[in-house]
Amino acid sequence: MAGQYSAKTIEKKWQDRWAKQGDFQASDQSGKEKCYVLDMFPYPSGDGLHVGHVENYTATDIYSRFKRLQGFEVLHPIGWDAFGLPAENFAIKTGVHPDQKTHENIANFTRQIKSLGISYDWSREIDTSSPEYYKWTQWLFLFLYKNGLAYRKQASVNWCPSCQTVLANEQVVDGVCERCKTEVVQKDLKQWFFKITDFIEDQQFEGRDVSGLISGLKKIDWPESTKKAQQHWIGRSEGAMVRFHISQQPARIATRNVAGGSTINSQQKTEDKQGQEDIEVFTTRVDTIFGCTYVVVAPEHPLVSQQLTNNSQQGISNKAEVEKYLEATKKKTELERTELAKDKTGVKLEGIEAINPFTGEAVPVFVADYVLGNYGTGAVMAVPAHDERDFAFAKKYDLPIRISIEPVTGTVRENEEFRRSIVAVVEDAKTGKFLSINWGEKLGGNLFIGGGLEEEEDVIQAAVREIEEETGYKHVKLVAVSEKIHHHYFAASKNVYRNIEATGLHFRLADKEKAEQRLEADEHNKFTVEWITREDAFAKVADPLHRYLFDKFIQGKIFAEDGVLADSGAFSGLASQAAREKITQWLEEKKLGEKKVNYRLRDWLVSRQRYWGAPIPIIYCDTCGEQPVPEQDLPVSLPMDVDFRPTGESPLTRSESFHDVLCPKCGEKARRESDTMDTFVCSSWYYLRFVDPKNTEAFADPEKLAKWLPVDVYMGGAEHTVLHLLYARFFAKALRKYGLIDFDEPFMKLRHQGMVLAEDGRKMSKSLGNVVNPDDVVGQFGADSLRLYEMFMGPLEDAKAWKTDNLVGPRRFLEKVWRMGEKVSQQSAINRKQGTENNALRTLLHKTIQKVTQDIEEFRFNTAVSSLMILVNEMDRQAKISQDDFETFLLLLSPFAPHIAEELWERLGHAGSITEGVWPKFDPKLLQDETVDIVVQVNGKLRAKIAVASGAQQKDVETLALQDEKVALHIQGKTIRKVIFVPNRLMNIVV
RNA sequence: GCCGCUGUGGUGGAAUUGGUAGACGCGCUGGACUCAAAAUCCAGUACUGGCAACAGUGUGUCGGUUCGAGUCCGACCAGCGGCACCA
Repeated sequence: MAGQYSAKTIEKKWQDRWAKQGDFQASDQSGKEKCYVLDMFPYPSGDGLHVGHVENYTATDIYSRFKRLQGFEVLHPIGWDAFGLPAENFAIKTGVHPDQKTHENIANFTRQIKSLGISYDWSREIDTSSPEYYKWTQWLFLFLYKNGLAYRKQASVNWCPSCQTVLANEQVVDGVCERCKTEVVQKDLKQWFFKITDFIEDQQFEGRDVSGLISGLKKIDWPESTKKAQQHWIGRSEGAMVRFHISQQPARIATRNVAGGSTINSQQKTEDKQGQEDIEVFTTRVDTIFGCTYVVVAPEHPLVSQQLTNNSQQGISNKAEVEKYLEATKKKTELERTELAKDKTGVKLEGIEAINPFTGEAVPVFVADYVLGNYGTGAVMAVPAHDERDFAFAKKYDLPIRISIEPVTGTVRENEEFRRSIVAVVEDAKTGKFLSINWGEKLGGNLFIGGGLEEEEDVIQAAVREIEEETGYKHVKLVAVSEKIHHHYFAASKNVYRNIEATGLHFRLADKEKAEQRLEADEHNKFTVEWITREDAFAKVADPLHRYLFDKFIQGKIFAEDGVLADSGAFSGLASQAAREKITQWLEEKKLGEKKVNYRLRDWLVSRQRYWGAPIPIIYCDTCGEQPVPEQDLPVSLPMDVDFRPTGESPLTRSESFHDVLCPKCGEKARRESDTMDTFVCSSWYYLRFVDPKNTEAFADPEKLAKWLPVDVYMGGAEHTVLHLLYARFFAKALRKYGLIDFDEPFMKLRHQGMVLAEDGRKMSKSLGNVVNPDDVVGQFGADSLRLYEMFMGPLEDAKAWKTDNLVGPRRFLEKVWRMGEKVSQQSAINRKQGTENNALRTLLHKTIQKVTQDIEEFRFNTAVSSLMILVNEMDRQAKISQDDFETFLLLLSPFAPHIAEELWERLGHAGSITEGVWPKFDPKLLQDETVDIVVQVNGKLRAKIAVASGAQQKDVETLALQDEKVALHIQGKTIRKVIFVPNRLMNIVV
């Protein structure tokens, strides 16, 4: 045989032959063990296949081909996520119907994928935009509806003014539409939702266990980052719900003498309650409740509208102002609400107050849009000292800041008297300008001021001088000494410590008397000292001082971690964790609140006011109300002759034949739901359809579902970390709950391929003109080279920059393989059928089998390719190449470069396809080299390498090592203290 | 801010999980073949000093553990990705 390696010719030849033999059809009847290998099916965009797709599809194709050779019945299907906005937008621009455009794109994708030699089972191809498919999407909608998992409600939703449709929360990125980057606004609409929140926690139903969206993550092999992202998206928070009574009394003086849980009785609270509603707040930090100085409700909170419509004498007195604020809030786009996060705005509800159930204190109530209406209760207790957002708001509106948690520091430990500290603030007596803060501890009746107990007397003098010199102030005044203040001070310890260290203003006094004496005696002293008791300090200077300290040092950063409670009545001294439990317990006893779990995850909004999607199978009748379309009437077909320009309502509204129907219940005139479903609904269950794509009686036959599912290996881009994967899991759990499938996690092993970037390291994009078209690469180098190159680029999950120049490596490798193939087939028949007699080569061959097998199993294709190259380089050095060995190599190569492997396999005389071959096995006995190089180190430094028989004993190696010149040189004149020996690897002589 | 990840030659990246740092590929240098070129093959290619043998240095920085650290621990620096007013 002769001829050069022509990728073009042989790739066409084998692709045709694979198609002729019926592709890689998975048999439902096979007795072999099954393996379901799935790619995230593509949206058939007009841009065609991306080299990133190629990486994804090649990886799973290698795995599929590998598993088939290992004797598995492999299901490796492909389909099209064909509904969606781009086709519709294209249609609006060009007038080409989405259906037509989509099918053109599918044809192009199919051609491109086939040109890569991906071993899909094309007989199972599905298209979510076909009525045969979306009939079952609609059926599943009805399934959810009938089980109370799909419902319709009026809701403030994300609206994209450009796409003219609603977006799911997940589709709003940084306040703009994920697709067109238009700022998203809020709009009130009646919309369909799926109750995904019903499946967050584990449940049992009719004897079936259904793992929740949280705990289910534990039993699947997914990237840790993806699991974390899902957990974060679900956002489970344990906390407490607390009821604050509303008082309609005019503002009162705060009463702090009731602080402490046990001192409040329900009697007293009844008196506080002035016959009005409660505000329920949710908090994860109920331990900070003694620091609550106001309450905030979201603009959407019912209390607000109730207060505005309330015509009685009581209630809020600044309705106009509040209404104005609500108006302004509504006009804000999502982006503005996000971007202006730091500048918090709000309005006080004048005339009402909330009663802190623990302090009995009446605190003001604000309405502010930094509180979300759709999370928790839509109301929060604000603790500015321990929450950054509350702090920012409090600073802006000049609200009191009260510390109720102290950090556990070196000097303040749990179980220790910690409220002994004092703080002193030093100002210039004349100007009142701040000079320094000093802190210390009061121990055994002695009063210390200073940075610690170690400072010597001269430190204070130095400090005083320093103040003088650095500031030029002549008169300095110690403004305040207060245990109370110290708490605030400690609350910001990290920052303040640094500050103190930086200024070096440390000094120390033994006690009050001594302190005064010393200050008097010190000629440098310019201080006047005012000693204040704790109570006085608090009463006189606490609040202004707190703010002063915060402004000076903390600059918006506050202590928001767990610590030890302070000034929290009976709970003082408890650690945060214990305090949360005790306080919650107290609330439950007094019926003022309870333990509560909240989630970030909201129900899934599936209505879309667009044309190119699956119609929602619901009919609205004036007499019978909302009616599901009877199953036998499915599918509700998408009409093809519709004006699909967006107007804000679904284009389907304008199709009378579609829109005007008879009520399935009473037969009177009724209207069809004109919204379509989010395309994510279609893609949430497609993996189920592949097991039985042509079924007209059910979404899939239960037996086939049982045979093939769950998916063993699933692969796709990391951009689907939350949306698609979460929705698909929800569908599986819902179907599992009602017994339609027998698993609750659909994808057992998930891997993401990294992004393939352009040569310039940026994202490939049309506008940058740096897109690499796989067609061009296949034309220039061939599909096998492209496949090999993409696998060889680096770890699958890493982002990698494309480099066309580097394709010559894999291409040269294949040419070398080709030449070896010629060499093997030209050898005399005698040489053909026997393994190599070269022991070293045989060991390498078996090592390669092992390495490639393991690497494919672990998706480490880059190192698998490299080990194939090493084997070829070594075989190429041989005068004669055993045909057996070469065939073994071809089998190893065939998943990576199937066309050339097939061609050479055939040329070596095989009648059948290499895909019918058997994956080689390695012999563990042959993995060990006969001789090994042992590294000899002296004190950990490499000094020699000696070749010894594999398995050599320490004694023998040591003898050889000591004979080595270089080793001898380095141990000369020294005594050997220790010898470390790692068999077959290393010897370290320590001298 | 929170979560996750990464940092190794000119370059993409290897390194059996604590045991020869730089496999394999690209590029580069020199050579063979050729009238010449392409292709192919051979040799070399971390840095510094040296003609060399060789010595020293070296995996973002600083420190630690160890006979031995790219790998483990601590602190920091730089970059990437995701989430972000979720109380």
